[in-house]
Amino acid sequence: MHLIVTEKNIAARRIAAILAPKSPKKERVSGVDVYRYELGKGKSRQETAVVGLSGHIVGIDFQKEYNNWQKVDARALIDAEITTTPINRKIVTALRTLGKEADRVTIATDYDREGELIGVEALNIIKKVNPEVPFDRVRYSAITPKAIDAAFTNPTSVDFDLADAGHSRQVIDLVWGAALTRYISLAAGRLGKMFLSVGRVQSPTLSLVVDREKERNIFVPTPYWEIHVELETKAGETFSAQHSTRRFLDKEEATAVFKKLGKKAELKEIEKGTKSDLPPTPFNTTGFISAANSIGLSPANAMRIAESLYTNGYISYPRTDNTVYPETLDLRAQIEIFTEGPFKEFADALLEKAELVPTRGKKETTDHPPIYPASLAKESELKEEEWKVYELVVRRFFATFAGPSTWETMRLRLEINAEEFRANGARLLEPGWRWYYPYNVPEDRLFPELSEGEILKVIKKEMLDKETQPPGRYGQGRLINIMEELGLGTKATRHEIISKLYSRAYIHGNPVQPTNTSFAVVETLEKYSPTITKPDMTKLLEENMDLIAEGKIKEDTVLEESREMLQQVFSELDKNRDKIIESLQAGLREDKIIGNCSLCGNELMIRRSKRGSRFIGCSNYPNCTFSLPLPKSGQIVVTDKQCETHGLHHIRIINAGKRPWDLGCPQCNFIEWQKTQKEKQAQQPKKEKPKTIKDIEGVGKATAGKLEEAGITSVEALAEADPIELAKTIKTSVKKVKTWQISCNGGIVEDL
DNA sequence: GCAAGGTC
Repeated sequence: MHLIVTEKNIAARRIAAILAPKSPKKERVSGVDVYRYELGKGKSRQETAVVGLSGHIVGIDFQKEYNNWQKVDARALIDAEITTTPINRKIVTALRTLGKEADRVTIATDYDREGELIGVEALNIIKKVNPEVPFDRVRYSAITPKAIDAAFTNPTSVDFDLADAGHSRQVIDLVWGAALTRYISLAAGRLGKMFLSVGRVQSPTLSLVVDREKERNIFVPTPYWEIHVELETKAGETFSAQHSTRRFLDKEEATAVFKKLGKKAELKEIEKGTKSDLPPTPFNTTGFISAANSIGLSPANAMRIAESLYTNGYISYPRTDNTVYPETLDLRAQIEIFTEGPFKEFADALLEKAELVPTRGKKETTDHPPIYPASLAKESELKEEEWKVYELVVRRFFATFAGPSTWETMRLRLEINAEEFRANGARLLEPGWRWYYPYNVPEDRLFPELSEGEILKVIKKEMLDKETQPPGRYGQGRLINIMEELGLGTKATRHEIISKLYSRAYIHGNPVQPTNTSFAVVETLEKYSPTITKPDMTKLLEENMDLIAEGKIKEDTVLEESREMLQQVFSELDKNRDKIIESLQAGLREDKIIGNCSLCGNELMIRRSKRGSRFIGCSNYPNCTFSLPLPKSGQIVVTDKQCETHGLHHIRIINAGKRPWDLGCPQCNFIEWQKTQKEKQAQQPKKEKPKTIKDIEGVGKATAGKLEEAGITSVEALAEADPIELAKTIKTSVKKVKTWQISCNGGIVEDL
């Protein structure tokens, strides 16, 4: 049997359909889809089975003994043995079963570095059960009959050097990431769910966000002034113009000019011109994400939707770097799909063209074609956001074949008492591609009918006080674009890296804002392990991977060098351990400050009770016992937004895989909660106030005895006792005492 | 419980 292995199930299904003389039979081998067909007859009969993987089916990790963060020193991970283990048991089992049967294997994974490694991983599993089996490799850039037939008639050989290059990346990422994550987390005392992660891609990305925030913090705004006038023609039409000194840095100068302005403006010059903007290039993942982001979808959401459109056959594969349609793609046929349905008029218009010449982007790769619509969808069969994304992909695809959009521009030069004013206008002449792709269209700025030398009436003049703004925070789409420019991450991982920074509570909000913890982590790493915070680490890695792929250097040599570098980093870290602990913990402390206590004015902080539950407490404790509750689970992020009533910072709760919960001001939130509790109680029949201590729910004989020893003999005395002191004296929890006190009060929760 | 890269 001839076994063909692809990177994913969908590729297996489509390749089998192309190669099989009649439709292939779908079978299941240990729960995995396998497509079988036969070529030829009699003696020359050749059975074929095509199976799809699910990306990497094995992964690398340290051995179990290294799992204990407290017992195993971070540095020990650098030279620890690394093992390869299955991460997808079902597929590994299926490969073993099929591998035994095979008399020939063809690796048909994606045509890129990771694809080569994934293919070798599969090959290694097959060779364990069938060591002598011959194998080859096919490379294709699109799954079309033409491309697949061509690839399979000219198979090549597996590139083990390229796979080694990919493997070196895995090892370096694991060793650096795991060792530094463990070191920083231990130094900060953040273990368990709260660990502080470090990585080749995430740390430089986080550092971009932190650097931008630092620029904003040191930014000193400079005041400036603008002068605008509103003008009126004889016919009574109005438009506005601005002084040709756009920004006056000197207020006196601006005021002098402003005072000079009279009631008449002379139109000195009208300059007409045309400009055109070129149609956009085909969508790759980054281009798609940023377009989706500009219509209000987060990168993670846009990718999730694209993924589902792809699995349902509406759009092509959404993870691609390519911005050039491959020759094998029949573009005309793809447009003809839309000659019915809601995009009919657009498709018809394109098909009228004698020649379809698409735009080309800068990146041309072999892995997959750019994203294009694969089939016709009905609006009714998609969810609202899915339709939004689908329509975006369809319109973008159309736009890449359309002509430029042209504008008529008009620039006016005016004079008011010898002061020069200017006004710019533009009118869309020919919509071109913008008709197909009507997103983010600049508006027409039109002037009334005007002629040179015309005198206009100044009906309003104003001088505006303004100040220069700090550089803006990055939006998620912008961040993904910068990551691509810097070579950080891949098309499939960039949005995941950003999601990771959110779920680790390193960043919050949109545009993206770092927490104080991030400042502390980035500063520590920049000082003692600068390599990991810079895109250069990825660049160096890419260079080394190229050398490995070209056979100029061995993988082991690269790994050895990398480990040596990390040893040096750890020497620095160990030398400065005390300083690192101090600065990390100072940063972490700042993220715990909520504001000032309304009772005593000291700092309110996020604290932990002895039993581990979190609450907001006063730093003046035990002198001040003010406290507010916090949710049991989720990461707590203190945002920079403050409550107008209480002055406390708003709080956001982050749970992995869930939407963040904006709790708002913790004091307002608690007051609200009390209100609803009271309403609930009001609806319930009121409980009678207990008469003696023993009547209180949860107080037995033994407790009553202890309370008596502590001098509490009546219900009233218990209600008024200090819960913290009392809890200490009778050795119970504060929470218990407080519930008794609520019972003393007939079940009513006291106000703050 | 640690990374980043595949895929779903």
